[in-house]
Amino acid sequence: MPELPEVETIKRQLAPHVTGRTIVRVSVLDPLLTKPMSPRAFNSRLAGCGITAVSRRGKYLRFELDDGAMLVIHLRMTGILVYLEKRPRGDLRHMRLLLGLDDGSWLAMRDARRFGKALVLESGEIEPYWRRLGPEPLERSFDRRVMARIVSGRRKPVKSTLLDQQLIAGIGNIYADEALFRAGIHPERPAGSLSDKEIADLTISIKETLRHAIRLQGSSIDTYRDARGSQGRFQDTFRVHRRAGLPCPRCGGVVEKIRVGGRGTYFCPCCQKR
DNA sequence: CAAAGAACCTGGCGGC
DNA sequence: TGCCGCCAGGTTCTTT
Repeated sequence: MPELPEVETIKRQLAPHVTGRTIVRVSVLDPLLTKPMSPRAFNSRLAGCGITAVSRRGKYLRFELDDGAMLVIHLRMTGILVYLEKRPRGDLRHMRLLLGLDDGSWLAMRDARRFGKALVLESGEIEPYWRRLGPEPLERSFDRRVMARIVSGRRKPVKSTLLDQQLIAGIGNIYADEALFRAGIHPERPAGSLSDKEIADLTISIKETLRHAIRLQGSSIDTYRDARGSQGRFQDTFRVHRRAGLPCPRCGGVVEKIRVGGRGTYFCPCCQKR
């Protein structure tokens, strides 16, 4: 669910509220969330920690702590993280984590499918942990040269390449489909077969698609909500994703759905030739 | 080493 | 209404 634009939206909304606050209450309602760390150990490790900054890397949300450690949250498919002025009451369905802050506000994470993860990285673990991820596509340094290195020699489909977090961080199923459409590239093209022109177009398309989605606060297909509990609006501008059988906005042809690397994949067979 | 596939979970939807 | 299979924004482990 939450890909780069959704996590970036949540980060921006959270930052002004939680930066400088101290975590005073920790409640893990599902041990799977912190596994292999026990809820008890997670609780005692975090209680009393001050939050010095909120940041994002790929699809991960990160809270930098005043003792040099880092709280990391990944929402996976159905995770929702909201900021609340007061402790949530009433419906705790799917609630997995509650963090109480020193001004009486709370962070509440729900996750119907229980894929989400929360973990604490000690100072020495931080750098190696993020090293596994590929570059951030919205960084200035992410250019056609970097993209060329990512696709070169790879035989797997270009779409699967875009989804590989070790190669590029933050792109998920929605934005892979949309960026490939924008660039006019068929999702099953072997990554290594792209021309220099296609690599340049794809680089630009990725950046534009992600920036546009951030402007619209991400995509809400089903469960996604931002930190205020609101839906994103980028789903209203999908060109191909989830639009099988509907007309392509560019050529009027019919959008098709296929399976690539096990993921539902949408494209226009007319605008994205093999 | 790269790539494909299964596993991890739950809920919603269409079909019968 | 009930049951069954299929599908879903992601990552990771196993197998080929």
